[in-house]
Amino acid sequence: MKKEVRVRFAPSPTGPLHIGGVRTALYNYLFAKQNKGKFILRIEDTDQTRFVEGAEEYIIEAFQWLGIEFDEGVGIGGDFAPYRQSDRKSIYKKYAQELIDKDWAYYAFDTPEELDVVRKDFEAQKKNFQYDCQTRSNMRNSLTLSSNQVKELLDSNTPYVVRFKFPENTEVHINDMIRKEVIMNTNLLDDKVLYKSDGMPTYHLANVVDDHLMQISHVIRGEEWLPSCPLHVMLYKAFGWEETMPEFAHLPLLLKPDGNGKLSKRDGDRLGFPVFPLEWHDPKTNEISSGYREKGYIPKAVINFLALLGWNAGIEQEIFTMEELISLFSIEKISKAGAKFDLDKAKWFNHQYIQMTQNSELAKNFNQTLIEKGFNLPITYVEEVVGLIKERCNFTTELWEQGYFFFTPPEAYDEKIIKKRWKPTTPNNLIQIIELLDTIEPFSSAIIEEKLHNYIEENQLNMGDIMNALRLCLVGQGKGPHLYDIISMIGKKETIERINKAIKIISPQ
RNA sequence: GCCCCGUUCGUCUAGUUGGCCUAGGACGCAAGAUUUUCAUUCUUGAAAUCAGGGGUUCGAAUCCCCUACGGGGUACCA
Repeated sequence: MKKEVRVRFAPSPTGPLHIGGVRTALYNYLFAKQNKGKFILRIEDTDQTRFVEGAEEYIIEAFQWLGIEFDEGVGIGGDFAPYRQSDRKSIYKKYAQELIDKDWAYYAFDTPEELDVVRKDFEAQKKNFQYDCQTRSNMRNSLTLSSNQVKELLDSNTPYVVRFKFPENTEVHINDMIRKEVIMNTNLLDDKVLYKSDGMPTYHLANVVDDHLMQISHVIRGEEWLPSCPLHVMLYKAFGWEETMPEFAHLPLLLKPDGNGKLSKRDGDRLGFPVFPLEWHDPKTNEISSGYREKGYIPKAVINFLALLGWNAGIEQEIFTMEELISLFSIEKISKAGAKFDLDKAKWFNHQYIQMTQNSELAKNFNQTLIEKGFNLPITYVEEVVGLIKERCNFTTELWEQGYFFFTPPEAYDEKIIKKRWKPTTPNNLIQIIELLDTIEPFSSAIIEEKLHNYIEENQLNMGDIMNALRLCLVGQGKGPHLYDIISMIGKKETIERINKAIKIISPQ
C-alpha cells in the first residue's frame, strides 16, 4: 500500500517570504494536490534571536493572495498540532536525550568563546576547524570528561549543547529525487549541534523529529539543505525511523538576473522588481520592500511564471492553470541547475494574464484607485474603459496611466506631438470638427468615425494631422486606444470642451 | 581551503532508454505588415560547433574521465 503523501512548507519567520520560498511552497503544493495528499504549514522559529514581528502573519497572507491553500498547519490546525516549533519546545528534549542514551550524541560544554579561540588558532595555521570525529577528542564534552565530571557540570547547571556523534569513515547515501544518488563521507561532516544551550533544538533536530511525528512523506526544499542532508539521514537511522524516512528532493536555487549568485532582497531594490509577494514594512529598520501584489501582478501569473522557473512539463505550452500544473507536475522534471530570474518574462506572463482576466474583475480593483482619486463613476463605465485599455497594460497598476483621459482632461500636452502635428491651420480645422461633432447623433464610435472620415476626405485634409491633433486635445499625448472610442465614451460635451481648451492653451490668440 | 551540486541561444528551457538534432519552443532583440497615435496582434529573421579537452561507439547534447567556470555548504541561522 502506498503511504499518504504529506509534504510541508517550513519557513522561519525572520522576515518577509522570499520569492524562492514561494516557489518551494508551490512545488510542494502541486505535488501534494497531484497525489491527493496534504500540504502543511509549519513555522520553524527555533532561533528566538531572529524572530521578526509580523513575519508569520505576512507568510499566511502571502499564500492567501497567491491562492495556495494549506490543509494543516499554523492558522489552520490539524491532527498534528501544534505546528509552530516554539510551541513544540517541550517535545524535543527527550529526543536529544534518546540520542545521548543511544550514544548517537553527546554533551558539549565548550563555550562559544572557547570555540572562537580554537577557530582562530586553526585559521592562524591556515587550517579550518571543524568539530568532528577528529577533533572532538580534544574538546570539553561527555566523550572526553569522566561521567562524574559530566554529572557535576550538569547538576551545577553549566550551559551545554548536544552534538550529533558522526561515526567515523562511513559513507552516507542520499537518494535525491532530482539528483539521484549523492554520497558523502562522515569524516568530512561536522558534529552539528542538535540542541542549543537555550533549551531549543536546532533546525536539524526539530526538522527530523517533526517530519517524523507529522508523518511527512516527502521533503521538498532548497538546494542549500543538500550538504546537511547526510546528517538528517543519519538522524533517521539513529532514531530507528529509517522505514518511514521521507524521500528528499533538493530544488535548484533562484539566481539573480544579472551575474550570478542567489537572488537576494538587495537585487530587487537594485533592479526594480519585487523579491517578495507582498509589500513588507520592516518593523525594525522601517525599510519598505516592494511586493508583487502592490506592483500590479496577477497572482495566477506569478504562480505560472514561478512554476516554469526550474520546471518544465516538456511540452510547448507555457500558460497553465493551477489545475493543469497540478496534473502535469513531476519532481523528476525539475531541472538541476539554478535559474536566473527573468524580469521580462515575468512581465510578459502578467500581460497575458491581464488579457485573460474578466473586465469586471479588473474594474473592481481599478475602481478602488479611481475612488481614491475622487472619481465616482458607474462600474459599467469603468468596465468598458478597462476593456479598451487592458491590452496595453503589463501591470494592473498601469490602468490609470493608460486610461486617465477617460476620467479627466489632460493636464499637459506633449511638446513633441505639438511640434510634429500642430500646424498653423490646426485650430481652424478643429473648430470645424467641433461643429461637425455637434451634429452627430447618435454619438457612437462607428458613426463618429464614418462622419469624421468623410469630412476629412471631402475637405482634402491630412488625416494624420487632424487625428493626431484631436488625440492631443483629448489625451494630451500620442497614445491610447481608438480615438472614436474615446470620443464616444467621454461624450460630446466633454470632447468639445477639451478641444476648445487645447486650442486656447496651445495656440493662444 | 575542504565537501557537495551544477554547466544546451542574452534569459527560461525541450532534448530524458545514444541515431528522426542540418539542436525545437518561449521571453527579449531586429526587420516588415496592420494602425490616426502608443501599445497590442501577425509574419520573418539573427541568436547555442550543446563550457573546454580526452575517450567509449558505426554513430554522443545524450555514457565515462579530466580541466575550467558557476553555485551551495562549511554557526549554539534557518
